[in-house]
Amino acid sequence: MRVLCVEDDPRIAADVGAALSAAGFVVDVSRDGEDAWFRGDTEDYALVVLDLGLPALDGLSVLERWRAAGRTMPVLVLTARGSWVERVRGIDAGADDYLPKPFRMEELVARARALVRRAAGHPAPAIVVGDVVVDPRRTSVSRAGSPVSLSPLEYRLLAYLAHHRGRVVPAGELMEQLHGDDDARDQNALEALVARLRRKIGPGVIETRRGFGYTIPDGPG
Amino acid sequence: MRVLCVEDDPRIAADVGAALSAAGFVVDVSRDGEDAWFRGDTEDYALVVLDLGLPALDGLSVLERWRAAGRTMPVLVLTARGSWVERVRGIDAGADDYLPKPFRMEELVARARALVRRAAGHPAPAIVVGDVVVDPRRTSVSRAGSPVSLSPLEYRLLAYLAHHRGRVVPAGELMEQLHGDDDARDQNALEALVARLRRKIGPGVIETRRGFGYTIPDGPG
DNA sequence: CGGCGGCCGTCAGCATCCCGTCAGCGGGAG
DNA sequence: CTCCCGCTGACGGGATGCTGACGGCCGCCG
Repeated sequence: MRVLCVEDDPRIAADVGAALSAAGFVVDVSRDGEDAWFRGDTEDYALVVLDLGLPALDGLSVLERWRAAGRTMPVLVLTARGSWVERVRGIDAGADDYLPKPFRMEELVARARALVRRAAGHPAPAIVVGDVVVDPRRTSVSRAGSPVSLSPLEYRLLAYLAHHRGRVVPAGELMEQLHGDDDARDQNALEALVARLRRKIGPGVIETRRGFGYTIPDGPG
Repeated sequence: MRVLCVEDDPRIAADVGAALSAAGFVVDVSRDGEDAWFRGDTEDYALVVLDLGLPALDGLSVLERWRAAGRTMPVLVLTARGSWVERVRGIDAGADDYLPKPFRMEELVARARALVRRAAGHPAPAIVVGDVVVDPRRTSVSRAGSPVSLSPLEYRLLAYLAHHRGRVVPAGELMEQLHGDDDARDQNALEALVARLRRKIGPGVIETRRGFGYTIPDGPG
């Protein structure tokens, strides 16, 4: 059972991660909103524990974007005690439960279990772009109904573009996403990767915007 | 009719054991979570009476691990009176009924009988994957009609994959499930285990997704 | 108590595949 | 036309996963 913990404070992140691990969850930790957004979009989590004060991208914005993209995994929001404004905003954004800080780890684990159990039977939806389906839950991709076997890098590239469909993604951003670090490698490596990916999923999906980057067009536009 | 009673308080364990024995059950007693987990995983019980406050491993964690491994025997949870949180957690974790402490032995026996009777009418669903049948209730596996003898680890691996068929399970998650802790051991141990399991159940059941993990494909997809 | 068999972690060798790199080519923009 | 960005086929190093073999550990039985 995988859980994403979004928390920029290293000490709290470590405590929460330890408590959830001890409870039998597999825990991934995100330290900023950008990374959390991408992970929640591309990976399959049974639960997200979300702190609101985040660098790079606000926690509530992350949650809103997930919901706008159709992601339905349960989200447990950590709020400052008494901050009922945040709580209302969280409800509007689609949070499932709240925990005021500071909290006891036992309570966090208990609520996490309850949310996971309640959400059982609500499968995460796949992302559909034209006749291409990216299913993060199964880590599988299919085109026109027939499955396509992708390598890890190819899958991450396609997933990232699919979640940013309609936007032109610069090559540098893609390289950074694919390799996690800011290691500026040879651009041709990305081009070769795109070529191999295109050969597998067929033409008409990933388009090149010369001088800008790559994109998956949104809708019939 | 075998019953597992998981209770660390010797006096309560003796009382419950006596009452259930008088009712015609054969009673095994576990005093800590580790032992209970192992017994519930390897033996076939018609019912488990589970106390939550346990040494070595929390009762609810034990229950969750049983369910994750595909064990479906009815579980009756003993909770502290008024502990509404524990009740919710227990039911969410897959408990079939609960009984607040202190309780009268007649009520325990009545509920135990009801659970066993209800479970008898609903045989545990076997998981069928091609010509391989995994029966969680009997902890048995057969292929093309003939039984296959698996070791405990092999069975748990197969049961977990079958329970999550259709999705790609990362190696780390499998290791965690198999060993209960977060001990990140040598990955080759898992590969060797998969190899031995494949040799027993034949090819075409467990597939490898290089770079992602292992999966049992769901249906024709 | 000692042998024994099953279970499972470890190791080494090998096959396979991923992916970065290179060289050459084509096509759009100025 | 010329330049330059991007595409593609080929290649090879290295990572990933499979397999046979071995040995430690534990329970069982003589």
